Amino acid sequence: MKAFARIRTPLGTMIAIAAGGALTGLHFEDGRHAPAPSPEWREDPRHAPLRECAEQLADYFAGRRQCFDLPLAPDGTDFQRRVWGEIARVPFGETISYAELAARAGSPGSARAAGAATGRNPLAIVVPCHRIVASGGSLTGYAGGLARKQSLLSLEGALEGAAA
Amino acid sequence: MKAFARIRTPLGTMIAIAAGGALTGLHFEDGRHAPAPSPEWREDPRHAPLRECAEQLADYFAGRRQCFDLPLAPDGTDFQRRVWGEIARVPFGETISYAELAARAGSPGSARAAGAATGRNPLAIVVPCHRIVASGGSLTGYAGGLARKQSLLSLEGALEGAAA
DNA sequence: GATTGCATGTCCGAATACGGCGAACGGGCG
DNA sequence: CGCCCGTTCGCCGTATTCGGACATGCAATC
Repeated sequence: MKAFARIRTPLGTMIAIAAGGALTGLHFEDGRHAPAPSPEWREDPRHAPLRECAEQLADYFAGRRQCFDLPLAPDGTDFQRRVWGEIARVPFGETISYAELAARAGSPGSARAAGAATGRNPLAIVVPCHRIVASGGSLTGYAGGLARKQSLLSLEGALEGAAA
Repeated sequence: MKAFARIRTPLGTMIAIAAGGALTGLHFEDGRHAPAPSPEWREDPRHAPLRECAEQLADYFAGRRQCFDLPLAPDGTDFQRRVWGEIARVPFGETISYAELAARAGSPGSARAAGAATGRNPLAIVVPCHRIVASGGSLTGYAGGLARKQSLLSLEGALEGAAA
């Protein structure tokens, strides 16, 4: 049984999903791979992980928080979990390339695959996939739209010389 | 979590599988689509549905029982469930053709598909797929082998003029 | 420099193969 | 003629396979 909640942010409404006491999804409502709300889910903004998530998101957008502390349980293949795990270790305000990401995940040369995995990240913002950029520095793509990626990086002060 | 049990019958050993208080599988050990026993299953002959199943099977083979009364929970597509549901309504000692079966399941003309679905019946004997025969009366096929199909029909006295 | 080709993991749609069928044909055979 | 049988062909849901397309980047060509 899953619980979900709508969370309003300066970049638009997000859908947070939880199961078994942990966060399993966080998507922009109009995002690329956002799952269609299932009738089997119950909306419950008071559910612990969902409430926590909303609070920390608010702090993040207000500039009061640079990393998240939540029970997470994303669902994916081995490769995907390795990639997402590495994304989570990229600090606030920094960026790395898809190639570097692939290498850190133990699959050097699989830059493209790492890109695909990044695109499937089910935990937007919390797992900061917006900190992954092309080798040249361009932003390339984002499930929630490039504009949001740029906004997030701007908020983190990570847009020094790079441009879209 | 699933439980299973080995059940000895006059036609060979069968594997019964239960989950959530209902029977989900009953296969001849050496049958066509018999699932390989998983290490995640626990063997427990005393599990209620499994014990019930064993008892009723014994009665059936002893000629003391003509229909089964068990909680069932087979897993399949819509079409398959419709087909299996209709098979279950064919009385002891009677037979129908695959074409007739398809018609009863609401898909006249889908005889062949009905045959395929019949072959996937996960609940041998309890869902009496052995009572389905070719239009001409020949036995055609059986996941547990034609010999067993013939034995079962013979036990039920359903082999009047028909031969293999 | 601009272009092309390749490596890489996963998902998704389309195409294909495969059954526990059945009816229509076409030959053999009495 | 009829009957029986093997062959062929259409039927229909599933399982499996296959081919692209992706949130890339490096090397080898022109």
